[in-house]
Amino acid sequence: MEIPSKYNPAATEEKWYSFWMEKGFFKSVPDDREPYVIVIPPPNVTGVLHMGHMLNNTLQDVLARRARMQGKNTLWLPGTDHASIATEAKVVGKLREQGIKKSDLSRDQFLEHAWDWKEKHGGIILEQLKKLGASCDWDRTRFTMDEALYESVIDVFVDLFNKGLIYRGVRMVNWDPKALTALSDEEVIYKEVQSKLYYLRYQIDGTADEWVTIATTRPETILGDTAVCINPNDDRFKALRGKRVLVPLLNRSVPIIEDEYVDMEFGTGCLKITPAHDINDYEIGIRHKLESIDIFNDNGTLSEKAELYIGEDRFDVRKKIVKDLEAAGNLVKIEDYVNKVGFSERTDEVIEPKLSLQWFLKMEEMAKPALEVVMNDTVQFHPAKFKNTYRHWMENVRDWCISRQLWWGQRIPAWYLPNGEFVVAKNETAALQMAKEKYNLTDLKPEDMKQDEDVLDTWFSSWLWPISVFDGIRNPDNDDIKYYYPTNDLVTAPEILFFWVARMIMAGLEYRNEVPFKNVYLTGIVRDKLGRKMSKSLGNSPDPIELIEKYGADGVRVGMLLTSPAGNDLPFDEGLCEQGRNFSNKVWNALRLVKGWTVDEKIEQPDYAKISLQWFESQMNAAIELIDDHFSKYRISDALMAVYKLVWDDFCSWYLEMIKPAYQKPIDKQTYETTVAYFEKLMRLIHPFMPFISEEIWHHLEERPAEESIMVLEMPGVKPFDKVLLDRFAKEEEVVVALRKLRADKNIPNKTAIDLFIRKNNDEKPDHTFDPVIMKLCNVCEINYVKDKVANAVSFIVGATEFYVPLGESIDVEAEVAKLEEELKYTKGFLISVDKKLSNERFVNNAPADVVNKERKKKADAEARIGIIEEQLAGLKG
RNA sequence: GGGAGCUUAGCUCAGUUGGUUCAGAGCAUCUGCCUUACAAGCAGAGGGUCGUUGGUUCGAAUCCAACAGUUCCCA
Repeated sequence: MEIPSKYNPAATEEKWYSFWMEKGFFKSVPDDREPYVIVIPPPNVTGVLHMGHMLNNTLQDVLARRARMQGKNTLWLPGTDHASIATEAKVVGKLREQGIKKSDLSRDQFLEHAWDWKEKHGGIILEQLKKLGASCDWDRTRFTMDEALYESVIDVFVDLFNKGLIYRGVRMVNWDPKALTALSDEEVIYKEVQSKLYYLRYQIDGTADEWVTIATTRPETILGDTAVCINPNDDRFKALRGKRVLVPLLNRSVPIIEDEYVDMEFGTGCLKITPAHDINDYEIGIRHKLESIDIFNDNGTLSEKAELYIGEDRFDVRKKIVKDLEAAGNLVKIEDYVNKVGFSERTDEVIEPKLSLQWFLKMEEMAKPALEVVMNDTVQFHPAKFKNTYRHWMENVRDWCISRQLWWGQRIPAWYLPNGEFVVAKNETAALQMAKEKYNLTDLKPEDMKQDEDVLDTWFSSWLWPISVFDGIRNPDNDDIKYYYPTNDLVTAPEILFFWVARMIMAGLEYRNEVPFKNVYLTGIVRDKLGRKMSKSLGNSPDPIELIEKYGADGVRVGMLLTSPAGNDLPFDEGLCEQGRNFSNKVWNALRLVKGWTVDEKIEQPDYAKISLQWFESQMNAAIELIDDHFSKYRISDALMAVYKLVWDDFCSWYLEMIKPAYQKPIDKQTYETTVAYFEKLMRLIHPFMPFISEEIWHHLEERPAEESIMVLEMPGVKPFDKVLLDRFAKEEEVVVALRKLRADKNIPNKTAIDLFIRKNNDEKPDHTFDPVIMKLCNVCEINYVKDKVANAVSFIVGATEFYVPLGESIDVEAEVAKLEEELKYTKGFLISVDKKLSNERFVNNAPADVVNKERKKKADAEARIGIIEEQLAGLKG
């Protein structure tokens, strides 16, 4: 079969992916084997594949494919989440383009549009993941709004409500006046903004011309002021105690209160208090039992409670009120000021802290065990440094606002009754029943009840993901959940450690009494060369699909993995994918070399081949040991690098050169077959990283039945290996490198054969192990072991062994002397430092014996080497 | 403002319990090669006061302290 000289990924990838799918290799059903499970962090349905997904899913695929080859019943379960805010925004936007307003539609009509949109766009990312080679069990694809998952969310809500963990309350929430919904703290992005600090003076009630000055960045909120606050320790304001001031423009009289919260250094040391519109003021308001005046409507305009500027937008009012305050004589001065302002992650609208009636989940009780299992490593974080951040958050956790004023999502199962009460139940029928019983409303009809309009936070469905994908909430004893839960590894970003990972752990403990996964691998953020996070809005992200077309899926996978140790950001560079592609090509060409040989069964195996096979076998097993160790510590990039070096350096650069027959000469059968077997083993090692090319090469290496695949073979495990042989080879490498350098320095072409004389010192015996290899690689005619040094030859020293290569022409004595003298100088310096250590009594007495012995050996070696060099110098100068 | 982390070669990073060839890897760079598998390549080489200062120790990239720079989290 003709093998093309350049590897062409596109055709290969398509072919093998459909083959794997056809054979059902990605599928999993419970059986007797040990399970290995990953649930995908569900990408949201509004998204398209970006580099972050590429990294994240490549890692998951590596883990899944390796586990599968280790004989585990492997399930990588894919799916998407419904992303209420983002999706609803998209759907609203699309409807707007068609001239339809959300308010024109009924809830059901709107949801129909939303489902349409989801059907059309919701699977894009999953389809793109197939191009990457993702070995997900696609038959098990889940969506957070699937019936089973929807019901699970409702069941959990009802259950937690009944346990008293969910409550309804007025709280200060992050209000998005554009999306008209509350947001969780995590959905608010704080940005530094150039703004102004306004100094306003309030007249003291009952005085003609006494004033107090406060500083604020939000002058429009004075309309909601219900107090002015000073620090009780602040002597400047002693006189104000117990007095009242008049709110400018309104002339409402409010008290002066004292609270240590006030920073005496900031502004004037005097703070206006608006409990309805600032979280800190809100807490002060509670402490001092102040009234709250909510001056804003939901859309950010001023309400009737504000008394002035009713119906006008908050930012317009800010401009106006400053003028009016100035006119009224209340404005003292304006300073430039930089402060942090919260923006909505989704709409980029300035967040309005707002008092509002929302549903909350109590966190304190759930957080404790969830913190415990991470601190005691029941759930292991990789890297472990994230345990700190996790602990900090869990120890300061606040109740979780789970309601959202949206339609796309699980609707809150609470029904309001005519009597002002409400019931929480799984569905309308149950609610009706409950209402009748609880409140003795025997005639109550379904239409008398009104279900809560709001839906639940998307995270309130994703926190159940590892359970609900197996229907473990509704059917806690079904075969899937019993077999697959808890899952093994979760691969995700540190950014969502709290609002996803932490909450999944809580849900797992609550509903399965068991953690949802054993390991959490935290990836870094993919950044561009300037260190900016890659994002669609910046347009600095390459199109992953184009990258795959350019470098091959295997190349891109390698590129993503090479420089991304866990938890570290990945400064993305296309060069990385290029390196991956080059690696593909390297392996490809190794195949072409091996398959290009003709086998002659009659020739005997040469000595150089015999020893080369032994060496590579040991080298490969040493590498496997290292790779296993890296995987056990979730050092995936290190594991890849170990495979990369084994293939490129050890196999291609050393081994194949060592056994390669002369040009157009045949190879013996035994060497050929062993080499193919090694190659095959290498492909299995590389398969988790480069699934496509490994499969392609595996099929080229030998005739295989059509239905066989490398992806279901056994991953090579470590076998005992000859460490002494590896050490000897390391010495041999040094000799080969020295000889190559010597040829380069002296301009001796490879074609010219040379002779090599070796002189052992310190009573060392000649070691012939790799002589045949040295002769082959360096085109050496003869190797002679000698007792005396060789005249008229260039020389080098490895360890305590001298090597001589006689040259036909006379050698450059001066250059040789210079080279030796430099080496002598270095070795003498080294000896001095060792001597210094050994003459230090405290070192000799305190250091462990083996450390001291090692120093002594260093000393002896250095002294011997100095002797050799000096002898050589004497001979040259002779 | 409170907390956590990071700083090792031009770049991205390893470096476990303080002690071997502890100062490493990959990429990049430089030099020489189109040597019949591979120029997407081969062979060779150079490159770091381990952020700074001090301390503990016989011995510090490693432990401690302060400082500088930087990143993240919380407010």
